[in-house]
Amino acid sequence: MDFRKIKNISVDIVLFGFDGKDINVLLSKRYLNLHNPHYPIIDDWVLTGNHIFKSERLDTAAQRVMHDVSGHDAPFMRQFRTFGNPKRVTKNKDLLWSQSQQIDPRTLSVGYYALTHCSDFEIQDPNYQWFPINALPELGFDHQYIIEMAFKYVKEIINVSPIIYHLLPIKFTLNSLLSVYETIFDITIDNRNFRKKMISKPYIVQLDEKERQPNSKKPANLYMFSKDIYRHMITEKPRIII
Amino acid sequence: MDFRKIKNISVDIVLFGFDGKDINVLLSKRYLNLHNPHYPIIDDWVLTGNHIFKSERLDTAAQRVMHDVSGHDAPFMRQFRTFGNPKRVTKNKDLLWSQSQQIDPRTLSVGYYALTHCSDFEIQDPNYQWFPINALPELGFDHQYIIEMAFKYVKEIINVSPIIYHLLPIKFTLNSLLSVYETIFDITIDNRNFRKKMISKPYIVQLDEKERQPNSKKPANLYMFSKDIYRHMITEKPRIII
DNA sequence: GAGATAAAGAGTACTTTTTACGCTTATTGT
DNA sequence: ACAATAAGCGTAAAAAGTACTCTTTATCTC
Repeated sequence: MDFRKIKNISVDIVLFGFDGKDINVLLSKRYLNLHNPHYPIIDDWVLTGNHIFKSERLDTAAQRVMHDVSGHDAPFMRQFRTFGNPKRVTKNKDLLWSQSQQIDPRTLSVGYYALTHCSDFEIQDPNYQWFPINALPELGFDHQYIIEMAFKYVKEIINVSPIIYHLLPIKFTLNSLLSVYETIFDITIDNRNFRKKMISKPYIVQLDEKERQPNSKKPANLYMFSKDIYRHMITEKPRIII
Repeated sequence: MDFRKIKNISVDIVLFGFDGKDINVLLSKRYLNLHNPHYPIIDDWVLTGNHIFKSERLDTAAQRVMHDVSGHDAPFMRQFRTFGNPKRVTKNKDLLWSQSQQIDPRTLSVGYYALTHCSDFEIQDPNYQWFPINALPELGFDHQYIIEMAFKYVKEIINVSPIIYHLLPIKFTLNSLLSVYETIFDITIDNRNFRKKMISKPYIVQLDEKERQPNSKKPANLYMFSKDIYRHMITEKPRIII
């Protein structure tokens, strides 16, 4: 294994975390102060990411980055788009940063989106932090744009692939699933119809467990998504709608 | 503009062309013969692609490649995935080729899919050729894999975005549209229901022209897809099915 | 333990979309 | 003129989606 970094290729991960209320994005603090501590030159946030090693696969690099953050297994993640605009690193602070890190300012960034439930992805290091997607801080590079693209992409893929479950714990209540849909698409959904629809799906499996909510009244049934059942039943019927 | 090639980044385009019957893929002849003309060392096909220039955008590079092939404007194309497995170039002939072209065997390839109707994309040069997707020749590098991924991707995106029309001429008949669906998804569709459904869509606009088919009986009405109308009416309702 | 509360969860009626299939109309080659 | 072929219309049944009313269940408060 060759651990030298390829200077012009990186992976950046847009990790979306649902906390029961908001969709959040994991960001990493970027701080650089060459001279005077009172006048930091760079003090903003960026996506988690890193340059890849000479003999490393892209997926592996992305997993490595996630592992470095949490120490745990990487969450569900998929490549969604590569950003290679030669002008994506042109702001002064970004150029300065590239220089300080000895990386090529003309870096190709392979973008990954990742999904998790916040409680499943613990962060100790205060240099990493969740931000609600509707209240992002100042971001370095073109990361604001990358996040927007990732979110748009995820919303599209949710309609054709069962990835939304990754935003919830393995065992989840129907209300929480409904809540994810409502949050992501910014809509309201009729609880009763939603239940009927979901319960009718063979791959939404009811468990024998119940969950006591914080402001608990009646505890809710827990369900899980069965990838196996889902796979076995995909008729793969196209929509022919569009 | 800096026209030096970046040695480890390329774009590869999977151009799908519908000819009324098959889905075809455009391939480029790869031929290398160092010594004896009777024993070519490399004689196979690859995707059209090229390394990008130092100050070139990815999309621009992809368009350049298409332009080099046809001399015409590039067809509709979108990035779909980047291939960066360090072992993607390991076969002897591929290594030899990389050497002869002075490119890095550890090249990251940004994959684009592109869609056209074969008649809209004329090829003079016999080094470029259409191959039915079900009858591809021997392919270099990991291009077989890239094509498979591209096709899978396209089939998914067709369900959420109106890209299928790019496989047809601007003016098309409903039968030809039906035919594309049938070919891509390998299904049969009821002609009468399909017509009703399509005609009911505001963005499928009937024209005043008719088309006389080759084995013509009754000439068919021509339609076109209106991007404008489509955009104006997207309610963007999520499915909540999966 | 009675009653209030909040969410789970059934039920019902209506609308829209999809599917299946019979039949008619239009155009051209022979 | 007629056969052949594809375009195109109509109708009915099934399935899926939507809107709302009402009931049940478990827990907290008093």
